[in-house]
Amino acid sequence: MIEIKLPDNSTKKYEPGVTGLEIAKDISPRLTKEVLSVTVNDELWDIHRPIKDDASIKLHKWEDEEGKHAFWHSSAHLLAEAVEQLYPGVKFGIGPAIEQGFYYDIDLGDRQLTDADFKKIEDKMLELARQKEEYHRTEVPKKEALEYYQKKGDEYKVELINDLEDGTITFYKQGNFTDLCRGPHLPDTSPIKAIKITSVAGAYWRGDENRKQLTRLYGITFPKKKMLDEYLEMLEEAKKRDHRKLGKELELFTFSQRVGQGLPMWLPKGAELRERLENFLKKVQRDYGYEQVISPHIGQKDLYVTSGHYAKYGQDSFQPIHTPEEGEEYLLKPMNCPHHCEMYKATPKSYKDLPIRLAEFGTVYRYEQSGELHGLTRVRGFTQDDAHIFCRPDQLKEEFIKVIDIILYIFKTLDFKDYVAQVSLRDQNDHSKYIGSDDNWEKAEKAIIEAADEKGMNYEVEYNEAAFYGPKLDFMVRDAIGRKWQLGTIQVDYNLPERFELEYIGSDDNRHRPIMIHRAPFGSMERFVAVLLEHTGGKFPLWLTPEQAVILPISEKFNDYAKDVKAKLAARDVRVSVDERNEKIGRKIRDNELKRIPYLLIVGEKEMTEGKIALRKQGEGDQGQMSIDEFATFIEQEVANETSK
RNA sequence: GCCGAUGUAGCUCAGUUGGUCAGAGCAGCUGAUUUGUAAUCAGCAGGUCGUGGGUUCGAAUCCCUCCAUCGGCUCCA
Repeated sequence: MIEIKLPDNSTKKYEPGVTGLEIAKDISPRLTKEVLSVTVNDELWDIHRPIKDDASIKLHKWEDEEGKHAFWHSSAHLLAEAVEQLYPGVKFGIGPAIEQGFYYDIDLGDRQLTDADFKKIEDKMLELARQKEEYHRTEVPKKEALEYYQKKGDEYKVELINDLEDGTITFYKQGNFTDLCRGPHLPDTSPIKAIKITSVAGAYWRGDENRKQLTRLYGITFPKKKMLDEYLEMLEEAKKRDHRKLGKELELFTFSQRVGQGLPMWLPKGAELRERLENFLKKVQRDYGYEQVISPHIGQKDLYVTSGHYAKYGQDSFQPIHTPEEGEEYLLKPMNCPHHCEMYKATPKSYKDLPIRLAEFGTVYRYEQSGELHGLTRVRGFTQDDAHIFCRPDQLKEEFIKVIDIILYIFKTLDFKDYVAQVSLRDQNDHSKYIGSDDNWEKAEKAIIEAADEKGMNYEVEYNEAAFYGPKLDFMVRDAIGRKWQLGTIQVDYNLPERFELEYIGSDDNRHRPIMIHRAPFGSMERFVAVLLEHTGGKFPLWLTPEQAVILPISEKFNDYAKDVKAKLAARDVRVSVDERNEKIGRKIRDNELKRIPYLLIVGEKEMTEGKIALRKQGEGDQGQMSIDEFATFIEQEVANETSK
């Protein structure tokens, strides 16, 4: 007998070879129906794979990531089987489960797949799923695995197997389709009841743009048809929160083909909103000892040769601006750090002067690839809420932690709860992508990890994601459909101070090199506003929203009173306007509700004689009457609450 | 940049196999109405159907180029 330990720490005894499914059966009929995968001693297993020794296990249902993972991974295999049947001779890359569904990378030869083929594939998958094909797991020696795929002529799988170690290779087979796979999978295809192929895209083999582009088919499946419908509806709902749509509706920003792609223009309401965000951060930064600076939008090419940016990005950036003078070249600034380094050098520095924190809302221009542009989240001209902190080694950790504090304060004020902190380190295997000595990199990486640990933060570590001059701590926030965008970023840099020969005189009267922290809590104004829009659905907090209230006169007879109210509220800094249109009150309410105005102030006969307003809160209807002063005070308090979280 | 899709009035969309097919609603303008908590009525005006070529007696509709946008890939200082 073997001993199986369950998550609640209870144990049960079974014959060796018992499966997760059998254990589920032992627990409850409901669990038997719902279990999809099982964790056995920290490894994710098939529920029909025999457990031979003592183990602690955890059974996973659809509600668990691990359960969905097995479901979608099995679906990926089903997709491959269907595609192979429909288009014999295709070759397969990889086909994993992802956060929402799965994909499979396929080399279709000369064939092209379009949306029109999706239905055919879905139908074939459903047909195969109904046949209740079982997923069989087998362990295969490397030699045999290689022979199988060499014979089949699938060079992608051969390449994958060559990178694997003998003894770890497993195959899964369902129906006539065999795949190299670690698993786990469902016992059979029958639970897959609803199937949607969502999109087709090109994807480079192994993520390398110098290698062949395969066809990637994305799909999602569910155990119930209703769940698929709900998923599709959820996507439709998310589209309503798309910042590109809201930005247009709320007249915040616009793009023009004539101006150029990726070059957003902020309309009056958007500009006002952005200014308010900037002032908010400026105030925080003043409290933290930052000083605002301003630098020009271009710089001599030599500036970027010095910084190393030219060597790294010169060919792929906006090309130098030439002047009438022979040989003179300027670059649109793609970042602010070189300018700030030169500002640091403007005067000699003592150790007593440090840290120096130079902040600037700096507009930069980067030639992003055309296919990468995306609303306000990825643009070619944008404004960073940038600052560079020049400090001594003994100040580094404290300064770094203070930047974390600023970012967390901003996220808290704006209700960003669902963020992920990510420590981005350099790719150990490819030093060519970075500048600076190993020694400097190690110091910088250590500093970030220590600071994050000291703050007790949860963070993920990504290798290969560092900036070319230093490692980073990034704060990622999701958009409406779940894509992660990097907002706040903090970077430790030992390298630019060396390249720019920055110095300070220490207490020992010797010259020392400061360390530089690059940081941008919002990341960029554009991306931050985009994500904020998607989070709030356009219902901005009162302190930020362009219009806090609109006064709605019952009829034109009360327009003059409405203007009085407006003047009184404006005198107390309430952002308010009057809807003077010759429309019925119901119409004015509807239109202004749709514009997401937080408060509507209705004024008619009663209000005019009593010097009051009738308050209506967005989405919540009539709130009764209030005097004008009471309302102004009410707004002041609301704003104070929002900004003092 | 690469793969796939899309592109008709300010916005949302109709336009069957190429032949009065250039339309609707909303927004806008004009007039009437003077209104009490999510759409008052009437009239008017709006588009070289993304761009430039081509096929055809005839193109919004078919083909090609380019541009832009959308979903991915790569990239992201």
